Amino acid sequence: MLRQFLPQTLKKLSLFSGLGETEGMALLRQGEPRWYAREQYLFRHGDPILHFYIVCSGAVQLFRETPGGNEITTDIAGCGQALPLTEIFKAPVTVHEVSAFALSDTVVLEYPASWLREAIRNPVIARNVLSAISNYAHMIEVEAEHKNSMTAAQQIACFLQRLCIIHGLDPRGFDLPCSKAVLASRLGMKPETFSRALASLRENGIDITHNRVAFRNLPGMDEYVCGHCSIADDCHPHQAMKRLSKNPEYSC
Amino acid sequence: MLRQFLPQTLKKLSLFSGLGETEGMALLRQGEPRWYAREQYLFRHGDPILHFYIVCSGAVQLFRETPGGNEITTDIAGCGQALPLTEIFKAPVTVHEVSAFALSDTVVLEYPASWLREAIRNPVIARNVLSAISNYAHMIEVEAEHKNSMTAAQQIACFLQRLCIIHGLDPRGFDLPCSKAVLASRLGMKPETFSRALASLRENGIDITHNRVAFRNLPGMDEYVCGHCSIADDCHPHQAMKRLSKNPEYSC
DNA sequence: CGACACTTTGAAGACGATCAACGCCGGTGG
DNA sequence: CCACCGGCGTTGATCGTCTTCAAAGTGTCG
Repeated sequence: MLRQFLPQTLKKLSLFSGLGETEGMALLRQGEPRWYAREQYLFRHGDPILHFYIVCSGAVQLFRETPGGNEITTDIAGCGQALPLTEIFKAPVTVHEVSAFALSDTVVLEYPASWLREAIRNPVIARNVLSAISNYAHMIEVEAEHKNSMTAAQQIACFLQRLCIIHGLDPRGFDLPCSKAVLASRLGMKPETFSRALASLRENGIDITHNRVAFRNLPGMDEYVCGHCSIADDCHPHQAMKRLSKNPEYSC
Repeated sequence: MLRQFLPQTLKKLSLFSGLGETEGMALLRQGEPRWYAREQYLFRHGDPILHFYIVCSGAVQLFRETPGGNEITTDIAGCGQALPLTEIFKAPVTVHEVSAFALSDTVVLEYPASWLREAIRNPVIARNVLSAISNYAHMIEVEAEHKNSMTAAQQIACFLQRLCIIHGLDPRGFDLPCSKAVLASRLGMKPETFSRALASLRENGIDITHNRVAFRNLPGMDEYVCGHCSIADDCHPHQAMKRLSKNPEYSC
């Protein structure tokens, strides 16, 4: 039964936080569970915007295709993430501009688009949705800035570091959520560039082999912690970032 | 009296749309009018987030400064725009990550940050705020994509075209809202790059001299209109865009 | 084993960044 | 009134990084 995913989804879901567990579960149960096989589309560029989804398990790639054939991934959504965040409230537009694609077998809860528009009558939910979109917008802003000021290797390091933090992964060894090609597209670079950057990362304490990432080199782990990200500051990821930047400054 | 700006601000303000004029004016009147001289800061990176602003006249530059001394402009807010959109609802963070700077003498309405958090109890306002943030997030996404797929000249053309559309300016001649250096930073490029791109733009029907922009070359203006942007498709801006792209495709 | 997708590597090219110099203009002060 | 200065914009030469095109390597699955 697909509903088995609900409790763990609720834990990771910021959208219903502050509502209490019973109310949160009740809202989750209003969603229609759907199962998508790997490589299936949830929706495609050009489809009318009909639904709102919460990912329960698996991973969904959101990407935008340009007329020129370029394809850039805007987000990789895992358990607890809602989508499509940026489209569901876009003013008069009623058509998807991004496509959503299951990177692995995926379970989602599906709500009618109108459901969310009603749900924000609850001020707590409205705040949560606003928070989610704001955080997302902020992330894109920062990444756009990084594209202007960091090398490919630095961007990858930064992204992996964040991945670790957000999903609570072990920096000493964790698996990438998707292929390197998708990751490259997520960071707005070509697969070749990504691949080449791996050498530089390896020299600086970040090993990536197959789908496994490991931040090496850990003199004083867990000693002092950077305010931003609750990862030891003088340890793996931060150290690697510092080594990667010529000037000792970097933005986290 | 600064309140003279209210009616024209309301017209351009999407935040209170759908409320009726009397209610909209009432909400505007709850804001405290403030006047900032050119080159003054509304707030700076690191300040606590205390207020929410609606721009009535003038222009406000929002920018982010990196530790490395890089400075990239995230937005240039004119009449009717609200700020800081992406920060005011950011989860537990209480400190500005961007600075706001008056590019010219500017009048704004100032609200306590808590005011907005209350205001979204009104579902109409909540929707409007969500719309505004969504649209903004979408814009950044598209621009990030452009940075990967377009040359400097194309990005500038695209930006100018949008400027025209959004603010209802005359493509045959309008003034830039700020200096070229700020514009360059807004597009994430160096002033030199911007300057060099002007030559290419001029060859393709976009003249920029001093602060004045003119889209030249207009065979069938006002004839057929592109769905996206209600500007004649085979006329100035679009034509220029097409000429600038090697492959005849471009994303608007 | 062979087909295929994914990844890596190499060599060439394009583009923007950087550093430096110059022109233009408005403002200040003698 | 003119000389000087500083901000801004332009132009040139060079450099570094990413992209592109091409080819070879690696892994998986039938």
